[in-house]
Amino acid sequence: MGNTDTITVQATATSLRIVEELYERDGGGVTELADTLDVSKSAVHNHLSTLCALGYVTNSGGTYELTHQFLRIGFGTRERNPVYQAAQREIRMLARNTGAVANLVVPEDAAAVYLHRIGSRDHPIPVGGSVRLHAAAAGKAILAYRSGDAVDEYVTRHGLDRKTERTVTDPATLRSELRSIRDRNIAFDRGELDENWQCVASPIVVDGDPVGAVSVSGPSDEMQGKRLEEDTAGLVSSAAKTIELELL
Amino acid sequence: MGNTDTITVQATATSLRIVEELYERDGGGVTELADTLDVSKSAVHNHLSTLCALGYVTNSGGTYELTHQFLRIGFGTRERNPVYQAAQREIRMLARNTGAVANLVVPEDAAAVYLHRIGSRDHPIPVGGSVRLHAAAAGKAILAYRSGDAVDEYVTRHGLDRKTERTVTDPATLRSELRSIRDRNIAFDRGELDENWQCVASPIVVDGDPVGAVSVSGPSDEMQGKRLEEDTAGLVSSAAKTIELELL
DNA sequence: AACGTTTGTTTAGTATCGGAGAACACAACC
DNA sequence: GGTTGTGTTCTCCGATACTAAACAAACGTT
Repeated sequence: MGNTDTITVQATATSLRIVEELYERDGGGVTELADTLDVSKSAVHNHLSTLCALGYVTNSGGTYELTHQFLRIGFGTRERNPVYQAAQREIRMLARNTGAVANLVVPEDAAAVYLHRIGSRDHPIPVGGSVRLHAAAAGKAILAYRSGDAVDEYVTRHGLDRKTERTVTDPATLRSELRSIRDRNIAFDRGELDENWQCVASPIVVDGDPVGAVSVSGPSDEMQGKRLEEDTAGLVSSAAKTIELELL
Repeated sequence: MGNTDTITVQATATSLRIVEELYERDGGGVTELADTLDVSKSAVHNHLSTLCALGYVTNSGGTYELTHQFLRIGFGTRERNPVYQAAQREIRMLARNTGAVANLVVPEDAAAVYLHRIGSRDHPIPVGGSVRLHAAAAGKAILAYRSGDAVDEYVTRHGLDRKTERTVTDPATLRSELRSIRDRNIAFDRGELDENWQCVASPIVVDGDPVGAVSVSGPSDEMQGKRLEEDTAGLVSSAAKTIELELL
């Protein structure tokens, strides 16, 4: 279908830029926002008033803050996701058995979204956040089960942007890595997303379609060698398998 | 400050109406949305394209769906909330010790938002959702520690809308109930929000300011008599106290 | 306590941009 | 191969969402 990603409604773009900025700095005032966003003060005021009236922003004496509407919508959409429903228990078990951080990741266009996490520590990507598919173990696990054409399109359309020294940026090496991921049902990430963060992931495939991935991650010094390669990998892979069965 | 709750930027209102509608029906098409929202097809298309370009909506072959951006923002704002940070552990303990549903509630304008929940069952209000303060135990607990003037303003500005037969809708009875809540540090809700749902709540007061409330709730047939009045009430109240100490 | 400074709010007025409606493209389905 | 039902594009006009400047109100400072 045609190019549908054009910003035609500028006002909406401005409103959401304001929302993003309010999120970044955890609330703020009119002039403050007007300056950083390069919009007139009155414009910002109009948008904030509208967002207040709609219940997405609240105004405690001059400073504006985001309300928890986003939590409501975010939680609701996650709750309805069958993959999330099926994976919840397994993620918890996985975190317990490995003693590390266990994640559930689902694809969204060209990105991998971290839908759920147990054992949260300072993970490079927060819950709800996303990374390009090729730059994380979970993403590569998903990519590995897409068709060759889909991978090609992914590469040409979005490119392979670099996150660290180790990020896979060459299409050929990506393709060969995806092949070996498919063989073992396991994907690794040794500092490809964040220098000192390692990760093991296994895809959740339903009807030949990769609908998500399970991953376990930790700081580089804690996740190494045999523990990473064998023990954890086995647990991750069997967790993914269990979730697949639940989804049939 | 002046009346800041006016919708001046209509385009934003339309965009967010589309978002809400997409949320309600869990995705949808252009004509579908245009019909129910009474906006022209091209307008809906423009808004959807814009929302796609901004990453809040995704377009899988005709049907549009919300992305997990809302989860990101919702989770992030919650994570930054000091009350949430302080309460997390206590809520978990409370759910474990009572065997019922434990909630953390924070005030947002005239509403009580359910920020966190452990032991989720079919609670009338989802996480992230909100109720008017006077219509829930947690809300009343918060209201009880606001100044008399603030309560008066609450009543005159927003009124006391009825949820069930038992909802407090008379200002005088509300005031007297708030007084007795303040005496015991405990608020009850016997079907005032939902016919067959009971609740006990205790406020979290920091520097004389009610910044939230802890509540335990359950179906009417499970939460009754002595168990509700004494055992649970004691646990709820001490959990709130512990959180208060953590927040100092 | 009066001043200056900094904030949020309001007000006009015009250029712009968002919206209606119809035409187009494309698929699925008899 | 029509015939629906989609989503998408086009064009034009009027409402609308901006800018700029004045206003109000709350500080902190001298």
